[in-house]
Amino acid sequence: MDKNRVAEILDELGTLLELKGENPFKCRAYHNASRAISGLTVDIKTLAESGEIRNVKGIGEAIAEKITELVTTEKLKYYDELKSSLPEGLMKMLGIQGVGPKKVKLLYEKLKIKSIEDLEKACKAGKLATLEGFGKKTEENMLAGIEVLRKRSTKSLCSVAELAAQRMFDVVVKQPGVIRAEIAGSLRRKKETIGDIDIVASARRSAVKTVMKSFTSHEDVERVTGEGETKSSVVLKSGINCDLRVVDDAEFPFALNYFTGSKEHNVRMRGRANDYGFSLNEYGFSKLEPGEKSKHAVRAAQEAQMAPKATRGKVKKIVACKTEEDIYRALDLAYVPPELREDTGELEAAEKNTLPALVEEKDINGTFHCHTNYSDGANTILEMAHAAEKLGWHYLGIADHSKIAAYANGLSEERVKKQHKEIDALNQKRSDFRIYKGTEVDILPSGDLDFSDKVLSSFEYVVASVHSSFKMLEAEMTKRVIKALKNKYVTMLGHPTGRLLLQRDNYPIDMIAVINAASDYGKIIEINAHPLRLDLDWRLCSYAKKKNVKIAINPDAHVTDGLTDVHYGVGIARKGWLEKKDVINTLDLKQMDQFLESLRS
DNA sequence: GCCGTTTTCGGCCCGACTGTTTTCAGTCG
Repeated sequence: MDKNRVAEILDELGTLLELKGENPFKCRAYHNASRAISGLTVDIKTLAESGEIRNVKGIGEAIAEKITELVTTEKLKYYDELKSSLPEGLMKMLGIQGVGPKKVKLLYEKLKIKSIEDLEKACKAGKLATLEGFGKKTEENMLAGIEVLRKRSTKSLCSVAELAAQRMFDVVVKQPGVIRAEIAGSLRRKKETIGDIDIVASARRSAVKTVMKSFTSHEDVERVTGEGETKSSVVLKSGINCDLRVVDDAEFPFALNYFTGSKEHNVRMRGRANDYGFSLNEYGFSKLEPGEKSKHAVRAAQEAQMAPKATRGKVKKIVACKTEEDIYRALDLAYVPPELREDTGELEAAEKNTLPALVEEKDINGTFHCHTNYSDGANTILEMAHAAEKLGWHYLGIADHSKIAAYANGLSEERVKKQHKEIDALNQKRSDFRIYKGTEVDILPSGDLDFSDKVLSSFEYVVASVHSSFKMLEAEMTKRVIKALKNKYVTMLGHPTGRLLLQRDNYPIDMIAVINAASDYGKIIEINAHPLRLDLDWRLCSYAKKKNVKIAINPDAHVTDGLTDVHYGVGIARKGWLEKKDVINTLDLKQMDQFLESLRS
C-alpha cells in the first residue's frame, strides 16, 4: 500500500469520526496525520517497519500502529469496523455544498436520512424545516447543492480520469497478443473534464477474448455493462464509464483517430476524405461509388494505386495507413496533435502547415506557486527545491499564503522576513538553481491586498488569489480581481476561475474582462495545474494568447510530488495552442532573472 | 489523538459568512 492510499484512509477516518460525533481534536489529528503522510519523501513501508514513523510530526502512538497495520497487512480493522457502522450514503452527503458532518449526523439521527436521495425527498417534503436550526432557506440551498453535485458527477476532472484510465490501460497493454494500445477519447485530447474513458487496442485475433476478459475482470471494475468481440464497457468503482475496443492492427490508426475525436474534428476529416474520393470511418478508407467522385478523386485513385492492398481486385477497404500520421498525410494534412482536434481551425492550419509547435513538458524550467511548511504545505523549502531539481528544473518559486489566511497558517510580515533569510541562505549555496521569493497574497473582498505595498515590494514576484467571500455577484467579483491586478507589485493572478480546494467550489467571474485587464496591465494569468484545480479553460488560454497575455503553468503544490501536476497544466496549455513563447515557465534561469527584474523596475 | 512539557494533562488556528437566531452553530478555506 502506497502513502497516498494510507493518507486517503486516514483522512476518511477523520471524517468518519466527525460523523460519529467524536472529539473534534481527535478528528483533526487524523486529518493532520493524513497530510503528514502525503508529504513523506521516503518509503512509508520502510518507515513503518523500522518504527521511525513515530518521528514524523503528527503521527503518535495510536496512528503509527494503524499505519503499520495498513502497510503490512493491507487492511485496518479499526477502519473496516468504523466504516461498516455507518450507512455509505452519509459520506456522499458531505459532497453537497454547505453540508458538513454535524448536519449529516443530525439528519441521520433525527430523520433517518441515509443518502442524498433521502435528503432530496425530505427537503421537498419540507421535513427539514421542522428541525431546530434548519429553515426553508436551508432546504432550498441543499436542493441546489444536490443539483450542482449531480451535474458535476457526470464528468470527471481529467486528472481523476487519467489515473483511472492508466490503471485499466496498464493491464490491457500487458496482455499477450496485444500489438498496440492507446488511451483515446477526450482524455487523449486533454479536455479539462472527461465524460468517459476510451481505450483502443489492436491484438491478434486469437488473443481478443483474453484481452477482453482482463479488462472486464479488472479489480477496479464495479460492473460490466457490455462484453462483446470488439467492444466491452464497464463502470469503474470511481463511477467513470470505461470502454475498450479491440481491432485488427491494420485498423488501429483509424480506430484510434475515430475514437479520439472530437466528433466535430471527425466530421471535418470525413468531409475532407470525401473530397478526395474516399469514405473514412473507424476501420479505414473506403472508395466511394462511381458517380460520387469529387474533385480530388483522380488524385485519390492515384494514391490508392500506390497502396499495395488497394489495388487488388474489388477490395472495398483501402488500408494504407500504419499510423495516424499516415491518415493525415493521405489527406494532405500535417499531423494534428490530439489536443487541437476540436475543429477550431486546426485542419486549415494543418493544410497550410502552420500548426503551432506546442509547448511540451520538457520545455518547463520551473514554476511559481508552491507552498511549504511555512504555511499549509507539507515539505520544507529545501525538500521542494530538491524535488524540482530532480525534475530537471532550474528554479522554483515559493509562494506561501499571506497573513489573513489563518486556516492555512499564512505568513505574518515577520515570518516573511524569516523565510526570505532562509531562501537567501539556500541560494548562496548554488549557482545553477534558484529559489524565487514569492507570495500568494489574498485578494480581500475590497480588492485590496493582504500585504502592504512595502511588504509586497520585498518579494521577487507576487501571485494574487481569491480565498474568501465567494458568493459575490459576478460584476463585484470581477471588479475585485481587476482592482488587485492593477497593483504594480502583482505579477500574476492565482487560480483564476476559482476552483478551490474542492471541486465543488467555484466563484462567478467574467474571465474575458479579467484577461483584458491583464493585457492592459501586463499581468500573467496562471493555469493552476493542481489536479483538483485545472483552472484555466483552454478556450480562455486561446483568448489570452490572442491578447498577448502570458501564461504561467503552476502546480499549486503542497507536497513535493505535487510538482509533477504541472503535467496537467501543460495539457491545457497545449489545448489552447500555446507555444513556448506564450508560457513564462519555459524561460531559462538567466532569462527568468531578467524577466522578473524587468517586471519590478 | 498529538504535542510538549511547567512529566501528566491542557491546548489544539481563525475570520467570514450564512441561516438561524436574538447570541450562536455550522461550514468553509
